[in-house]
Amino acid sequence: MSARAIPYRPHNHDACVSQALTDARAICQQQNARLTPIRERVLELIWQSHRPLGAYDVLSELSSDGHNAAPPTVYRALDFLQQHGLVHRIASLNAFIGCTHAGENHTGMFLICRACSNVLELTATAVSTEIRKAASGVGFQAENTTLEVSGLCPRCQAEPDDG
Amino acid sequence: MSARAIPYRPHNHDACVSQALTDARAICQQQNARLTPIRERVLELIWQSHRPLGAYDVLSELSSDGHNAAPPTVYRALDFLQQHGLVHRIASLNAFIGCTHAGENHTGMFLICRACSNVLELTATAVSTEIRKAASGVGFQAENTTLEVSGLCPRCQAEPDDG
DNA sequence: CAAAATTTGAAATATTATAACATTGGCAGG
DNA sequence: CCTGCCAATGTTATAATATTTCAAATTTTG
Repeated sequence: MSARAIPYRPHNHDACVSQALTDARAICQQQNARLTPIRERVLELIWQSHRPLGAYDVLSELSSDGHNAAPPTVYRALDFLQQHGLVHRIASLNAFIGCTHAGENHTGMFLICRACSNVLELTATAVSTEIRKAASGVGFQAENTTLEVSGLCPRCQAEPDDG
Repeated sequence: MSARAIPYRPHNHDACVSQALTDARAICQQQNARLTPIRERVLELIWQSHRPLGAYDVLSELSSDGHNAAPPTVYRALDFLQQHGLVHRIASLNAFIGCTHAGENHTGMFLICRACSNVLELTATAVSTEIRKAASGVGFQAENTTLEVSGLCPRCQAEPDDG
């Protein structure tokens, strides 16, 4: 299945980025949403790795671009991208990561490596089902789930000191 | 089972608080940890409702007490309480809530009502099992799980405008 | 083109959290 | 009983994250 665990394996990351941008353009067009230059640039920056990036990290990258942006610029772009399912916010880190299931209907489950910081996003149907079951068992109507698991990725289990 | 869904039902909340404090004293004694007056007071404040409380809310309550505290005082107390399993931090809200399973070995799942803000903590074995399974399926060694579900509690599903 | 709506700029400020160092208070060993 | 240590707390300052507000520019629509 999705068991390739891509972020943890060497890969041509440029391909990830350009794929993400291509997908984003298509999705925004479909949804009649405007992927403006700033928004696209922020998405690209978020995708520069499989590690979550803080809003202020994005901000300083924009500054390096020569773009003299203020925090609201970044937060607005991130809001837009979240709204359209292109990035996720990792609540336990106050940081953002590109969505690897953009366009698909999914509930993200994030595996965050505490050693190398890489994040793998999974869609785990069985997990969602059990969560929904547990919630409705007490009469709770679930709308939104935050599921973030920290631990050690396969790579870092093997070699505990480098990323 | 635990399907009483206490926070959502009228109950004698003073009993919750004094039970929590009693349990906390026992647990700290067992663990040779010092439940100092500040720590106990912070725990009591956190327990004043089943709604999560921000660190700065705790701070201003302490000020009302006449205790002229600074942020580190509160954060230190909260750290201590978390460490000993007496409170949980709700990452999606940057707020803290009393643990209703203190002393028990558990993985919290939090059901957060977006209307009345009450939080129910569940221990859902089936959920934990599936999470663990999904993680190990991609070779990830899970250590810590953040699971927060927002939605509508039973009470607020019935009467959507009051808490 | 003009009006309306969306997007971005800019300044200020709110909110959450930590760093660094000084002080206090209990307690163990001499 | 003192003394030196250690944990806890006090205190000041600051870091990191996020939002409010209003103005200007740009795009879309009629």
